[in-house]
Amino acid sequence: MDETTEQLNRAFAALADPTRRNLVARLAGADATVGELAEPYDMSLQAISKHVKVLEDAGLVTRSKEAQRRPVHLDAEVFGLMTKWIERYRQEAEERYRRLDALLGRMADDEDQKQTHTKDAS
Amino acid sequence: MDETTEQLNRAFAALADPTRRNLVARLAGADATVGELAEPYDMSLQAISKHVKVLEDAGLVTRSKEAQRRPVHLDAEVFGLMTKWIERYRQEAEERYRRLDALLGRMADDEDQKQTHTKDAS
DNA sequence: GACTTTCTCAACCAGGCGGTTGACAATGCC
DNA sequence: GGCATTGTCAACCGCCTGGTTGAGAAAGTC
Repeated sequence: MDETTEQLNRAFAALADPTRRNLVARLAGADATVGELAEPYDMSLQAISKHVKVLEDAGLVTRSKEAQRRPVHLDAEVFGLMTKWIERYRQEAEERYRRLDALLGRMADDEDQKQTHTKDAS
Repeated sequence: MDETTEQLNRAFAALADPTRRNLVARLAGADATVGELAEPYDMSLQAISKHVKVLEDAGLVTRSKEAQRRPVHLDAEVFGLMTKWIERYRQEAEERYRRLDALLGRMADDEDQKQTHTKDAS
């Protein structure tokens, strides 16, 4: 499997968990340590440490390696990959939808015209 | 848990699987039946049927209910939800990055100025 | 009504995931 | 060195997931 594919696998999987999305949301405001991140949750520090590792493996987050107190920092790059993927297909879908809409519009016009003709003939 | 949260859970989880992302990519081009979708994969029809169900539960896909031959159709709406979520935090992260960059820039300028003064004094 | 085609449902299995607890590694401070 | 703080590693557990096979439901065709 190609590298981008695996990166998307990990990134989407990482954001599928609400706790991890919440971590991302908080990290968007400011860097934080695992301890600070863990504080508000009713969950062990180890659990949060694991969540952070998942985000890190997905490339969504980086950490300064000043071990003991290793602040976590949000990294925008992979997010870009994800939106690029999503937007591509969303736009195709919407384009197709617009074309279908236009087609239905034309069919309705034809229908109107038929009725007009009928009316004219009557 | 609120409804949007669960929707994002399901949507991100759905797209975490490469087979499902591939289905989405193909459906962006044209609607298709489960049989047509299953054809290219080395996998049972039932497996694909399950994958489609996951996409459907995530709201990424809808199906005309003319049971037996029930074409699958890509739905753009939830994709919008996802990009909105991602882009919000990506932009915050980039904004923070720019500010940090500017700060580092100013610090470097100060450093230059100090050197200039030293030079002037010498 | 019988048969074909298309798809889903149910049961099962291996493996991964999200959480726990307990031990311990690594740095900072006295 | 000794100790506190901060974080990770390892083993374990229950559950969900992605796949399989086999059976059956639902509509179209003869």
